[in-house]
Amino acid sequence: MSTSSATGGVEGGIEDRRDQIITVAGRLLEEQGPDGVTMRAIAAELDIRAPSLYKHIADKRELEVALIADAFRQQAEAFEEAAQAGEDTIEAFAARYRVWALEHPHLYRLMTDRPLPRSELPEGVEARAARPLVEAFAGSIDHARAAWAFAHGMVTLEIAERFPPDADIDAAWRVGFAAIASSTKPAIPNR
Amino acid sequence: MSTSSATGGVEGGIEDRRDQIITVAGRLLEEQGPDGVTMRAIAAELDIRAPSLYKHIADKRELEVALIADAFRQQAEAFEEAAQAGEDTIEAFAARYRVWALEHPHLYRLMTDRPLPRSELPEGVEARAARPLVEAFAGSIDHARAAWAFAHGMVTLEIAERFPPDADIDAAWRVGFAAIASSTKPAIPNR
DNA sequence: CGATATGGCTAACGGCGTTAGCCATATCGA
DNA sequence: TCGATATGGCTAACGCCGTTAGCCATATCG
Repeated sequence: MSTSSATGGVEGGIEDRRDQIITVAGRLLEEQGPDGVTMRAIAAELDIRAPSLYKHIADKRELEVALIADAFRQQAEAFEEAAQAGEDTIEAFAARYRVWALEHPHLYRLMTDRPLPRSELPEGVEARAARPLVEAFAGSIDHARAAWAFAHGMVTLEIAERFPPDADIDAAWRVGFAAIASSTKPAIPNR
Repeated sequence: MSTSSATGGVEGGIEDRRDQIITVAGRLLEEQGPDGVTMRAIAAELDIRAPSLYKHIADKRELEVALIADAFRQQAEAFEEAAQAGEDTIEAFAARYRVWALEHPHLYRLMTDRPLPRSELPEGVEARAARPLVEAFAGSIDHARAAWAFAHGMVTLEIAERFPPDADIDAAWRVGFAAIASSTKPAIPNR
């Protein structure tokens, strides 16, 4: 059952349709936001009727889980790409995090809004996306979590347009990340 | 048909209908989450039918705006209460922020999830709730925003149960806030 | 006393996710 | 080759949702 990952191709036809459905759902999410992702809209895009979707997926939630798994993969790739490009500093990580989230705001919210359906996610997917951050703060998991929370807070507030229009968001990023990053270097006693 | 039974089920003085509706909506939100706040449920609570609600409010959005305004007031009161109790440190502010958010998770999300309907909010309501933080970081608005983002990130991740079950959330709060708070204290004359 | 405003009501619309049940086609075992 | 079965479509419909239209009893007021 555990919904093998998309490219598995182990069994036949169903997997194809299922992948199409997930792909379309993802596209609708990015283009129109969560309200655009309706079973009827997905079906229309595939030239079938909504009830037929249920021959391939159990319910809408399963669709969301698949999108979340995909989002983790995308995010991880973005980070790994950065690492390969030699950008392995905490600041580079922060920049990638922000850029990815702002490029996929609906997907980002989908994957952070609610409790993670960990048992239904392909294993390792969460850890893989988190690894760069954890490594960057190798010394302290608490600092890693603080940094994550800061980045997440900045990103969600920016996505939700909660900063005043004249706010210098770049400056807040710089100041916040510098504070958290520098406080974890034990070599530097203090400032 | 209709009834002279004036005692519906809600009490609390001589509110007009509009206030009753908002009160009930707020209670449903806190007790059952956003999915529990339906026009039919609100109406049922007041022993009327859903369409009658529209004699008092324009639409559901207006209801949400009212709840958001209320949430800001509550939050501001919580902070001011802390100040009067002599807790005016940044750390005390952080603690109050966290406690209030965790006590009203649905309300917190309602007020931070989406763009603020600033033009429809009573004036000053946002500034009042933000004042303690701004004052605590009097020197730097950027630090204030960074601190807010950190607190917001911590709180939303905690509400969404996104930290692993064994995570030491208190510790993350401590290191994060200490880092941001301390980076602004040692008079860094700048910006 | 009559006009008007207020605040209920029922019926209904179009949307949602989802289920039930039907049917054509493809596949496969005997 | 034939029949059973699985697959993946379909329509109809259910019970929700927010919302509108239109009716009507009561209260208020000139």
